This record gives sequence, structure tokens and C-alpha cells, in this order.
Amino acid sequence: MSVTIKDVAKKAGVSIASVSRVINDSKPVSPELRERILNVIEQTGYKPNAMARGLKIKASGLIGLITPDIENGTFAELVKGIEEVIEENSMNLIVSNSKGEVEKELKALHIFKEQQIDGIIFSGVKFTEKHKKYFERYQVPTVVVSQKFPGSGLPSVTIDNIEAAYQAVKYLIDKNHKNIAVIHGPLYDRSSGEERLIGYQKALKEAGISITKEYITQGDFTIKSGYQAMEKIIKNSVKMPTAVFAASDRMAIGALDACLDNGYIVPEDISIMGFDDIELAEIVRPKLTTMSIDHSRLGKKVIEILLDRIKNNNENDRAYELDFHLVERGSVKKLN
Amino acid sequence: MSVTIKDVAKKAGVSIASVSRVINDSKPVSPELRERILNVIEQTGYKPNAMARGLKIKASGLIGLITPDIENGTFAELVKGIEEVIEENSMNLIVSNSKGEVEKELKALHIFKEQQIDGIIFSGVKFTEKHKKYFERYQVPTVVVSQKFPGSGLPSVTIDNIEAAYQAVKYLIDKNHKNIAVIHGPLYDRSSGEERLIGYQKALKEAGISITKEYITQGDFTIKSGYQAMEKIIKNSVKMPTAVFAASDRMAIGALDACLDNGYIVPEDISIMGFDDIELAEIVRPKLTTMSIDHSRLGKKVIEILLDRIKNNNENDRAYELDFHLVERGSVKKLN
DNA sequence: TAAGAGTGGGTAAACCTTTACATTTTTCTT
DNA sequence: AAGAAAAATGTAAAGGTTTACCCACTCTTA
Repeated sequence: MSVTIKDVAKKAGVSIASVSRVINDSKPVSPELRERILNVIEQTGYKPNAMARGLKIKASGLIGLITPDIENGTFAELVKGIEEVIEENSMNLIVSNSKGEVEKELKALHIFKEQQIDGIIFSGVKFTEKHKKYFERYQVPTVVVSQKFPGSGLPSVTIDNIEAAYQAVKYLIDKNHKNIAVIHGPLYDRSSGEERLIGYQKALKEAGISITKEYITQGDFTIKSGYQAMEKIIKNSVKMPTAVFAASDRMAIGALDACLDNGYIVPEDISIMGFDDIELAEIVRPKLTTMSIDHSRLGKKVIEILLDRIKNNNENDRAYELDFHLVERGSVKKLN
Repeated sequence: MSVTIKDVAKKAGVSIASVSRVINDSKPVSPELRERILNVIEQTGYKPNAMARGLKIKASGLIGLITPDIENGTFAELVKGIEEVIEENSMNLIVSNSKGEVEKELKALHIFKEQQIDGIIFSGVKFTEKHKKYFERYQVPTVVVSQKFPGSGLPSVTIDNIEAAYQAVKYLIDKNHKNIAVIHGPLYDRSSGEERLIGYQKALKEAGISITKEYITQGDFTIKSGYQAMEKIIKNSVKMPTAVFAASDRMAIGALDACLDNGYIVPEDISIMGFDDIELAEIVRPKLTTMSIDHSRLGKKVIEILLDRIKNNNENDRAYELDFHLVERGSVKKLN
């Protein structure tokens, strides 16, 4: 059996209140008592029971994170940023991998509620009626990351996806590319997938380049899907594009792979532009030119906003946007 | 304020005991009552408070995972395997990233204790006296993964690192390589890092190849460390090795990178052999020949043993070993 | 038809804390 | 040195569950 506050109190010859006080530094306790108690704690290895504590103070010290893809390379960075802050506040992170399935997401959310999670960091692909109902009903402090869900009333931290994609494609255009394909993500309303496609279209339109249907393909942010999309482009294009903009580095890498496998040399035959700047971007050859996002900073910002909401009850539905920048490596070539 | 079991009971005109019974299916309840209660639950959105429940039944439904490196590519796979099983048992996973720092590990362990974690999956780099004391004192069900800690009394699931490394290097020798360098991991007693180095030495010895000191370098399993180690090999070797065995794919990829940057072509000038078979292994060019470990299965096995221990109180300090196999891709060339 | 078995449902204690409030001890005033 | 104010400590209730135990029925069975 675990040792409880009662055991400590008895052994130290004090009341449980005093023990609680020295544990939490919640009220002054005389030096002698404090020392006596501390000794007993040390000696017995007593650890306060977080469930009992949580039950009483109505806080669990748990933060829940829902992510659609634990292995997408941006996740580790995101968590890093979150963890740093969370740790300073001696809280804990619960991770749930939804794989983009709404049902899994919802299930995780409900378990979170049961576990009395203090706050939620939500990274989903779409926002359904069920989500809406959940957040309205339970009012758990939540902040959305990577994605905005306008109308959800939830604060978010993202980057300006339209602008970032626009700049990426504009960069290709400035390098004299005119036949630019795109591998975009899932197109839910106002999702990052959709927004990045909009940025692509905007850049083309501004440059007076007409849209070529076969140049537009869809993936789901994974390497594999990038590979398949690229193969589709190669197969279906009447005229091979000279550049392709992938809405994620992983898809870009998949596309790169497909090009290589099909005998196209990058960037000589075709230029590839990524998005995210994951660690891998520097490892593949050629190294990936990409739109760089600091996911660790994203995580940090997210958790800061969340904690502000939890601790200071700061209601807030702002959409925070972090900046981004293009990093030139070797996968894009200037045409003349 | 959240709705409690009391509210539900009152609204349904029954006792809280009955509500508890239908929630947990712990005792038969008449169909009429059951339906009435279910309705109220549905209608009010009642969720049982896991802390109160946990306090009473002395179980939190939480599993804690400690990993030294959340972004090492094997982690995501491991978690995948764990999650699947954990979910079926409607438990939850708490993740803590120790970065290989013992202090962080211990801190996480203590927080786990406070949170009344039901079980621990532990992936550390070394096992100190403090670890020992912790596990002896608190007796939290724990299983070690990727690594054995003999003498800890903890069950583990790993692969036979010595044998796997031996086979990897033997493979190189069979390809007529004689000058084989190694990039090994941190050398704590009986760590996977050490064992893989032992396997390397064993293979050389068996083939009657003498050890070349400059060929032996150390990394910490990261890409960067692999890069640096390879640079050291290149700089210090009187005679360039014809092959290098890296004790992790990430280090292998770093080494590959270094070779490329220094004008060596892989595998023409130098062969590289990895270990782990992470997703990346198929992405880099040349694709990595490596010793493949199914980390997802590793995770599954680990959690199964842990749950068996938790639920059936099955004491157990066995060292489980999963198998592995070599996968040939393009980074190793046969010499003649 | 009366006693016993079986079933559905309720009451209240227990799990381990925190904290408002009550009580005791110490310190300060005059 | 007495009395008041301040500080330290203790007592007990509350937080939301689960469950042992008890009670009141309904069915059997002889």
C-alpha cells in the first residue's frame, strides 16, 4: 500500500493539514515542524496522490494533445516546444494520435473530458458539428494549432497559409517557371490544405498563368501520397511541368522520390518546392528548398496561450499568426 | 459546473448506486431504470470523473512512456504499436521526453508516481542507483524497451543486439569488406550501444580482421552525430574504410551525408550499413541497407506484457527478444 | 400459504487531499 | 504581567466515485 498524507502526519506527530501546508507551501509552518515533516516525507518516499488532489482542487495538471499524425516530422518539433513550457509548470502531456479520423478524435476528446484534462491542444483536419457540440457543452480550454477553425470560437495559432503558399509559388515564378504543378492536401473548408492551394492559385493568377488541370493533384501530407501524386502528374501531363509545389515537405520528398524513380533529375529536369522545413529537408539530395515554419515555436506559443486561458481565465478567440520564411537549398533551379 | 453522478441520479429519480451500475455494467439494473438513466446521461452529457473514480478504485487508466528521443523515427512506430493496444483497453498514454538526461527521467518518474500511473514503459540509456531505488520503492509495474537492464528485475523487450550487429557486420565481411569502420552509440554498461559494438568486434574477430582504432567512433544516435563521426573517420583514417556500420539509421544517414559532402560516392567509394530500418531508410539515396527492427511490434509486445502485469498481477522479469532481419537496399556494394 | 431464495435498488462509508474555520500558542503592548 | 493581536496548528467537511451491506420485493417450493 502506498504511503498517504495520514501516514506522514502520524509518523511526524502532526496534523495532516500541516503536512499539506509544507507540501504546497500554502501557509507558513514553523521551521521545526517543517523539518520534521520533510524528514518523514524523505524517509517514507511519500508522494501526494494527484487524483485526490485533483478531485479537491478541480484540476488535473494534464494537457491533452490531439494530432492527426504523430510521425509527420513536425510533430516532434511541436511537442518539444510544448513540453518545455508544460514542464516549467509541472504539468503533463497526454498524446492522442487520431490518424485524421474524426471518430478517433471525438473519442479522445471524450476521454480527455473524463480524465479532467485542464486544457486541449487540438490539431485536426476538419471541424464538424460534433466537435462544435463538444466544445460548447464542456467548455474545456482549447487552442487549435496549425489550422484555423473560423466559427468555432476557438483561438488558434497558425501561419498565414495562403500568403506562405503564395510566396512559395511566386518564388518559382520569379525563377521563370511557368508550368508549375501542385500537390495539395485534403480540401476541407478553410483547412490549411485548402488555403495553400488558394495561395498557389493566387500566385498563378497574378502572374497571368492559366491553370492546367493535370497539374493539380491531391495528397494527404504523407511521403507515400506525394509519391503517388507525382506519378500521376508524370503520367497525365501533356507537357511535363518544370516545377512542382508540394504543400508539405513529406509530400515533396515523396515527389522527389517519384521523379528519381522515373528518371527525372531534380532540379535539372524538374524543380521541387516543399513546405514546413522538417529535419529531413536537409538530408535528402538535393536538399529541399522549402517554406520554413518553426514548429517548436508554434508549440510554445500554443501552450502559452492555453495556459494563459487556464490560469488567468483569459477568454480569447484570436487567431495568432506566426511568421515563416523561405529557405533556399538545392531543389529549385532558375530557368532562363 | 460539471454535471455529476448525483445530478444524474436526481434527475432520473434513482440512487447514485444505480447510475454507477449502469455506467460500469457492474450489476444488473432493470431495463426501465437503465433506459431512464441512459437518457439522462445522454441529455446532460454526463461524463464520469476519472479522478474520483481513480481515487476510489486505485487505478488511473494512465500508462507513462519515457523515451530519450521523441524524434528519432523509431518512436512514432513504437507509439503506434502501443496505442493500438492501449486504446482497446480504454487507457491513455502519457509521454515524457527525457532527452537522455537522467535527471529528467527521474523527474518524470516521480510525476508519474504522483499521477498514479498504472504502468510505465521505460526506454532509457542507463540504469542508475536512483532508478533502482525508485523502482524498488514504488513498485510501479514497468517494462523496459529497446534495452535490457540486467539486475533491475524489470522485464524487457528488445532484440538481440549483439547478434544483430554481428550479422550486420558479417554481411559486410561476406561482401569482402575488410576495412570496416563503426559508428556506435553511447557505451553504458550492457546498453544497446555497447552491445552493438560488441557484435561488431565479434564479427571482425571471427573473420580474423584486426581492429583499427581510427575506425571506431562514437555518436549518440542522431543524424548530426553520425555526420560528425563520419567526418572524424575521414579525417583520421590512414586508409579510408571501404564500409561503415552505423548503429542506427539516423547515424547512417548522417554518415551518408558526410560522405556526400566530402566527395565520396556511396556505395561506389564506401558502403554504409544502418540499423533500425526507419521510414527514412527508403527515402535517402542510395536507399539504406539496414538491419530491420519492427518497432511497432516491439511496442505492441511491450504494452501487452505491461497490461498482463497490471491486470493479472503477473510478476515477470523475463527478457523478451523479438527477431530482426537484414534488408538489402542500395548502400552496400560487394567488393571483389 | 409460509418460508426461503433470488433479484433489484438504496444508504453510507471509503478513497486522499485541501482548506475554511476553530483552537492553541506565541508575541507584542502598555 | 495581563490582555490583545498575530501566528501556528488542528479538526472536519467536501470533492465524485465505487461498493459492501442492507432492505423490500417477487418467485419458488413444499
